[in-house]
Amino acid sequence: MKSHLQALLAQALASVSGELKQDLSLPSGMQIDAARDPRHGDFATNLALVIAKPLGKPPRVIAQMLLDHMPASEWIEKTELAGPGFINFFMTPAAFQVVAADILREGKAFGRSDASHGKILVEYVSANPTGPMHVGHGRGAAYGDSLANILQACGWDVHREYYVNDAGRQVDILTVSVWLRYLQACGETFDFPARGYPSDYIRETSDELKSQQGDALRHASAAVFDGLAPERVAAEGEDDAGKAEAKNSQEALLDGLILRARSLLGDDAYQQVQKLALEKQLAAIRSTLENFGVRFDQWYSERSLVESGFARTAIDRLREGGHVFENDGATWLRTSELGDEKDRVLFKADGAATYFANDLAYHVDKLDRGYPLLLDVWGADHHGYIARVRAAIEALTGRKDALRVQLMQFVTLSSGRMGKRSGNFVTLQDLISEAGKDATRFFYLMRSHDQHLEFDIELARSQSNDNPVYYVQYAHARICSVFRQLQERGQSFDAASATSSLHRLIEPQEKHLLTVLQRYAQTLQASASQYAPHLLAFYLRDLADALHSYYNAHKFLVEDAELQTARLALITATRQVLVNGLDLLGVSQPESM
RNA sequence: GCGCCCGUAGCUCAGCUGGAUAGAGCAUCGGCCUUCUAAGCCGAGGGUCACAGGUUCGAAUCCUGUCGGGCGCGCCA
Repeated sequence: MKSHLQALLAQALASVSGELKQDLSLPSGMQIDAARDPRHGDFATNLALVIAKPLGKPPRVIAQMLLDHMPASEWIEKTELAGPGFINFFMTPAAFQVVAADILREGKAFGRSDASHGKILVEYVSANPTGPMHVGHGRGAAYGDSLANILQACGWDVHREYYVNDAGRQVDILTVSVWLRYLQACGETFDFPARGYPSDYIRETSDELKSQQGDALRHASAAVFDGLAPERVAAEGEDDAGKAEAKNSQEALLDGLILRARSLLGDDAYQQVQKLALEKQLAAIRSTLENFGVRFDQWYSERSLVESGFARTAIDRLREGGHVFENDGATWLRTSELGDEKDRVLFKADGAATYFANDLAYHVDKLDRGYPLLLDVWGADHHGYIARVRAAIEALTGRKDALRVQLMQFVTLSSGRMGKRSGNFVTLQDLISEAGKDATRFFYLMRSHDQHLEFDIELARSQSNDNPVYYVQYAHARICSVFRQLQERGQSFDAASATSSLHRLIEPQEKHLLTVLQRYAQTLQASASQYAPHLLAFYLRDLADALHSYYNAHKFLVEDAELQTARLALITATRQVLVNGLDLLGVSQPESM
């Protein structure tokens, strides 16, 4: 409908430019918006206001000229000049009714775009496989998965990827933590290091290790800790320097234990423990994501990147480009020349690659695999990291715009009592188990990703009707219920022949519902282009609202056969759009509730 | 100190590529079930869009500054 109006305005503008002997085209700042106030008609445009200044004429004068040259249209009931120079359009009922026919005809395809935007690689979650996912990861998962769906629906060739950080020191810490727990299970006694991973999920793995290996990997605790400096715990109220020193002593102990584990166990056994630990953590993550309806085309292993030698190869390419230099025994990338605030280390003085070096190679690999556009979903705490990755990509490709990063702002837990101490309800899996996949996903998606999110645990736990997902799902269930009634009455509905009855849809609630349905395609487009799934979530709530109001105001199963057909066509169309939209958000559509 | 995000109703949040009288849910108050599911509908009250300037026909939206909150500034990942 908007494009129709736009075409009419373009024609009118062409006539006006002829009259003024000026070459005019529709300016980019022009908008055609649905009017908020029904007294302003159905749509309004600011065209005259936008072009008034360059023309040096009052907006109202321009608007009147445009109105005088506006071609007639069967969809326009009347137009009017309003306010400072708006042009208001009042549409005929037929202009709204056609959307119902469009939806019935296109079905699942309605709202999707057959445009071809090309390939895009969306990376999201990528949580470290060193522990269970928490509510913060859940936000990135819901966002990334839904956004990928939306981009796909809008004509992007989407590849979904999870970067598995299965290399580096944190994995060694995980390995050592499991081994130490195993030793305790064997009967060794010692204080567990403060900065190891002490939680229950480690014990599960160490128990499995014990049942697999018995005492085969056991070493006396005296030998394990022999010669290692004991760690120090910061005292209450100690100053920052003291705390830092305590932390350093704890990290040093871990490093010592990693070396000790390697030497006591030998490489093979150490790798065996590590493999088990990683597999267990990754399996837990996969299972949680599966329960959350989140899928990936590929799980990309950092370790494979290192072992294949590509991590080095990628850096060599940068070196050839002259972006790499040596200093203080370390190898650096000159990112400061490409927008970063300072240069970054690629290889530490001990020769080990930094996380950045591998991550950089990973991004190079993504580009090499033929994805011109990389969309990364990161936690907001990584914002300082964007400049260096982008700088590195630019150094290699000359392109600044290949990487787009969407930052997820923090999730905080509300309802006061949910402190760290009561932490039996902070993992994503617990949340899904208690609140359900649908409610959890919708809850995340009801907020803009660049807004801090306060997660009301009590609300989610209670499965209360306050959760807006039920409101939307209920609209779907209600429509299904109407058709069950229809069947019980021995009647049927034929969508194909319903189109000719649509002229009967003249009630205010019907017009409103049609208006909302008509907005779906553009909402989907905006959701994709702004990387903003929440727009779709809000839209679906509006659609459900329009349906519920309609439901309460009018009966659908009525004596008048043609009217009944028209109304059933309208709610069938509504159900279709609910299904299409909820599918993209990964929320199910129950037929009864 | 520097950088990024944010500040909208009692609470949680939309609206932010500038448009007409700033919206929703929850909470509060008042109505609606002998008729397709009341997980619903209809209505009422509730605002200095943090504050101060600026840009212009027009600012919650753009610019500058101030205040307040979060996060980041490793040869960590």
